[in-house]
Amino acid sequence: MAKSTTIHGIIVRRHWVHPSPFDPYLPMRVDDPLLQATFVERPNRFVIHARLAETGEVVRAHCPNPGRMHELLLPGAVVYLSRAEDPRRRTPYTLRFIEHPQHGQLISLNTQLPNQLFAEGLATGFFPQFQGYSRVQREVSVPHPSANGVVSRVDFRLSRPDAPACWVETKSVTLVHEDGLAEFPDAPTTRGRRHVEELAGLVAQGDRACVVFIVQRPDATRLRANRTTDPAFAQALEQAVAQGVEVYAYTCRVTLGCISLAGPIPVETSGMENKMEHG
DNA sequence: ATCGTCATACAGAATGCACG
DNA sequence: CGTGCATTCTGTATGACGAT
Repeated sequence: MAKSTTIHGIIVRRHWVHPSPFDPYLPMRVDDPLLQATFVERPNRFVIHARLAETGEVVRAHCPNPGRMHELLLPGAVVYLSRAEDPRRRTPYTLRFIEHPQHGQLISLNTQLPNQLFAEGLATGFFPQFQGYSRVQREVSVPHPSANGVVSRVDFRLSRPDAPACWVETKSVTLVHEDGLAEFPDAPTTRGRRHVEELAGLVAQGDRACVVFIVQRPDATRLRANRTTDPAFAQALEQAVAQGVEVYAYTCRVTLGCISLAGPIPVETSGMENKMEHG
């Protein structure tokens, strides 16, 4: 445990920087040295090949984002890799950032970062709607309401003695259109659909449940479900909202050295008021 | 009895592809 | 068009084990 501390039950890694009164937002420092490279190809969803700027060598890198990212992963796109520390890994590098092919905006690609950003936001009181919970559990297993024996995990369960539990599922978003519209998902996700159905089931049990979309770039002005790519997810989300699941979305500030939660953006759900707008 | 460390197992991460 | 399989890595839980 020498490498981490605990705040409200949340393990906070040492490289996280806690906000001071001078920090208007929550910075998550990227300490690893980054290497600039250009994207070459993606042989499978977990691996990319990229050409290091410094040496011209083409290297294998782990892709920590299984989404399609068609509009980003164009040959020649500037990417930033970190060197893997674990010598057993088959990929000696990890893809961390990509520059937008058109306007150069830096985009963070690690789908696990939103979970960490949310955890730190919780621990430091960034979210007014999630304050007052004394206990935080992560990756809590729940049975799917309409499936035999299928169990999945919800990212966070917040609780306190005198109130219903609050379940939170975070979702990583990287797809943002030129007009600022962010869409989730970038590829059909039956798992994501199952998650929102489960959240609706938890609301039916009397608990509170929320989806928190974290857009890992600053240029989104609003978010909605990607009806074109995944109509089933879009419908499941609509229904979940109708059943009382709360939906929130946040953008991030992204630099090569620091990723931080920026601010909330509205979530558009057709024909229904998002709970967030109530208060 | 409790704790830390370690190994292991498992689900999950915004899939993609071959195959029938 | 659905099914099944393969791809790489990580966070968490769990249990064994030895030390305290």
